[in-house]
Amino acid sequence: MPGSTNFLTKNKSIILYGVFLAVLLFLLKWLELRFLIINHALEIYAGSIAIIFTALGIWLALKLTKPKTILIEKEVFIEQPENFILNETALAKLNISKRELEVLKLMSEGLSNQEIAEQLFVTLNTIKTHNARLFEKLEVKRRTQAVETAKKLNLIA
Amino acid sequence: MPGSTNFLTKNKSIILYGVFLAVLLFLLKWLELRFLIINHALEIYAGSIAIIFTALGIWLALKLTKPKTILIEKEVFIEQPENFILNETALAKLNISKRELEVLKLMSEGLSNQEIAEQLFVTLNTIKTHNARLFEKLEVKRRTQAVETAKKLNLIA
DNA sequence: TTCACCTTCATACTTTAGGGTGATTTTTCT
DNA sequence: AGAAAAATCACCCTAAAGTATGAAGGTGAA
Repeated sequence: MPGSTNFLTKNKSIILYGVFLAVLLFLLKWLELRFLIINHALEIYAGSIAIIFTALGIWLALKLTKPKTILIEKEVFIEQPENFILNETALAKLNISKRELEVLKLMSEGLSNQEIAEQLFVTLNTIKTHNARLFEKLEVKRRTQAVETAKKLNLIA
Repeated sequence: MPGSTNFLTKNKSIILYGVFLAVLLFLLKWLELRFLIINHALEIYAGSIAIIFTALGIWLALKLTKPKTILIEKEVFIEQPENFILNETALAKLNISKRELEVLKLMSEGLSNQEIAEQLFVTLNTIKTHNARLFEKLEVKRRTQAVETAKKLNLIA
């Protein structure tokens, strides 16, 4: 569907270009006759042609590159989920330590406290302590809320 | 930082354009002298100018519109967090019912099973049953994983 | 109407999560 | 060096989450 629309648009541009060229031919012929009588004004003639066709070239290029611009928008859309900038301001304001953030990250990946403990080479009790601090700082009651809040605050991806 | 780079690029284009124009002036002067001797070839002279300056216009427009493309990327970026389209294909493929999706949604908002039960006017046991089905269908073990997976599959926002 | 599926609920049991408190060891900053 | 903050761990207890199984009413399609 978008391909055929594109094709039509291109054809329209070409048709327009053709019509424009026809009009220009008459204009140039008229200019040629005019300036053949006043034979010294050849530079003005050449300059006119240069300006007109520069403008035409710009117009043409802009017309033809517009569909390309739309395509680029789509590409950016695909690249969307790749970027994450940690909100260090919020991190500092909430007094969340590096270790706590680590725990938070693993928590957001769906790991259990036991799994987090194993991954960080500490005991289950340690993770529980970190959790308690995190919930307090984030002002939440459950890990699911902690993850939700942390994502909204850009503390985790 | 990107602004200054942009400015430099623009300046380079303008400088290049200036140099190009100077070269063209000599070329045109030469062409003019040539075709003044063979006085009938004026159309060829005009045509040459037209072609050259059309090409110049196209080149110019392409050079100058490149920074515009970057601006468009930024615009798309801003519009990013506003849209969510439910992935009904995945929903159908996993056989997740409307009610289960409701539970999943509330679960993702950090609500406890008891809170979900109250919100949906059913008992805690019902929610537990829904959860069990959900975990099975999503092939996960915990609610945090369920939420993570569901977000990746665009089942919830 | 029968069959499959959804939704609802229950009971019993296990596991995980979370709260409260206290303590020790590192790090870090002054 | 000494205070403050961070990280570590333990114990006990409660709450919430999750598992397993069974059951019953409702709906829609074959």
